[in-house]
Formats: sequence, structure tokens, C-alpha cells
Amino acid sequence: MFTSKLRIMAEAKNQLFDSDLQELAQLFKALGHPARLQILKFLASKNACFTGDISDEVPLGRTTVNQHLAELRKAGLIQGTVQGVKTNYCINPSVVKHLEEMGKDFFDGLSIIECTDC
Amino acid sequence: MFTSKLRIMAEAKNQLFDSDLQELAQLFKALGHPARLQILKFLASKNACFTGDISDEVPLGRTTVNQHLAELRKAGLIQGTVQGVKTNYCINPSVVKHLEEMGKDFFDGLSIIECTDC
DNA sequence: TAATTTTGACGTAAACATACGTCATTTATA
DNA sequence: TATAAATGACGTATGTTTACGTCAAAATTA
Repeated sequence: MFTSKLRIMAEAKNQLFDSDLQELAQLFKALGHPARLQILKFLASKNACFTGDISDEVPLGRTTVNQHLAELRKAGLIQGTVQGVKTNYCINPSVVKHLEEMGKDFFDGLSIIECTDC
Repeated sequence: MFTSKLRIMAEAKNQLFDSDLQELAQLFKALGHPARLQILKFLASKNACFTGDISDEVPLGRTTVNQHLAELRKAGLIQGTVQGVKTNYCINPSVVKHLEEMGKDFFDGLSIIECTDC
């Protein structure tokens, strides 16, 4: 099909990298827009799934917000289930936790020392 | 000037967001490519600045790697100083630490609970 | 049942990112 | 001093992201 071929082409170079790095980069990328961070924050602030239109909470148009929601969904960070005419959105705790751990491991693994010669 | 005007236009919508979210998103975005994660890892693995061509360490062409280096530099995560014909690259520990802390705060602030109704 | 609400799907313009080739410059080295 | 090495600057093709408008379908509500 059309899109899958494009996807393969787009990610062809990514295949050259360690799969852990690929996965982590993809998750970081999903966090790489303030709207998406705000959406995650908002969803987490509810003590349940949020039912309704999240674009009321984000300073962007509804369709744009929907696109960011789709992005977060694609990354696995949130779930969205239809319930009647409304849609339930909530955070996917396991994926967020996984990201948190991978991120922590990444930074711990860096073991950065102050550089003296530059 | 030309580029700055474009930049302002491009980031116009970002201005609508909380500045903390903007900053964090920008840093996460810089981490959103496996090549950049690998570069950070590699630079951290040296116990000093690395002098020379990092493209030997990353499965991409030299100019592409240079572009990723510029990206990391723009985000403040690394420094690069010219030394004769070679260039010294090293991690900017304070910015990495700052990112680490902002990231931690973000995730801690989420206080995610398992959702029962979806 | 007709109107309204809610939402995803689709299209699209503009900006950005990715990957790389080529060129110019700067500094060592033969 | 000529040659080679290292690197940034620039150009460019292709693909992706962002932002939003419009449409259509599904489900309420009047």
C-alpha cells in the first residue's frame, strides 16, 4: 500500500540504529511538542478518563489537537476509546512508566563528567 | 532578516504555551532522533572532549552527522570548539542535568493512576 | 424524524527535518 | 610551498510535521 511504503522509506535509516535508541527517540519525539506535553499533563490531572473535547484545554484548533492526540496514541502514550458520541481519553500508564525508565537509564548511562579541556 | 522572520512565524503558536512546556518540548525534540541519542551516548563515553569526526561513530554521512551535531548544539546539549583543524565536541553537563531535572519533574507531576473506566 | 453535537477522516498549504553531495576554507604535513 | 585532511557552509531533493478547514458519519436531543 501507499502509506506503508512511505513509512518504510522514512524509517529506513532509523533501522541502522540500536533498537533501544530507536524506541527511546520515538518516545522523546512524541514529547517534542508543548501541545502534547500539555495534553499529557491535562489527562494526568484528571483522576479518570477524560470524556470530551480536549481542544478546549489547548490553545489550538480542534483538528490540530486531534492530530496531536493521534500522535500520542501512535506512540502508545495515551488510549482513546469511543463511548457513544464522545471519546474517552486516558494516559497509558505502563508506556509512560516505560518511557520514564528508559529515559532514566539513558541519562544514568551517560555518567557525564565536567570537561576541562574546552 | 529572512530566517529570523521565518523562525518567529514558525514558533508563533508555541508562544501560546507555558514557557516551561516550551523549553522541555524543545529539549525532548532534540532527543527525538536515534542519531542524536547515539551522539550523546558516545560523547559521554569519552572521559574528555572528543576531537575529530563523530561521523565515524554513527551510521550516517558526515554532513548529516554534522547537522545533528548542530541540532544538539542549538538545544545547548553539546558544545563544539575549534582546535586547529579539528573540532572538540563535548556534552554540556549543566544543560543535560537541567533537562534531566525538568523531565523528572514533568513525570513526577503527572501522578498517573490506573484508569478503570476504559 | 429533524436538528444538533461530537468526532474522525481527508485534503492542503506552509514550514521543518533528514540525508547527502559539493565547495571553500583552514590547518597540518610532506 | 604544494598536497592532503578536517570541517563548516551551502544547496537541494524528499519526506514529515504542524495547523487548520471542510466534510461525513454516528449518536443524542428536541
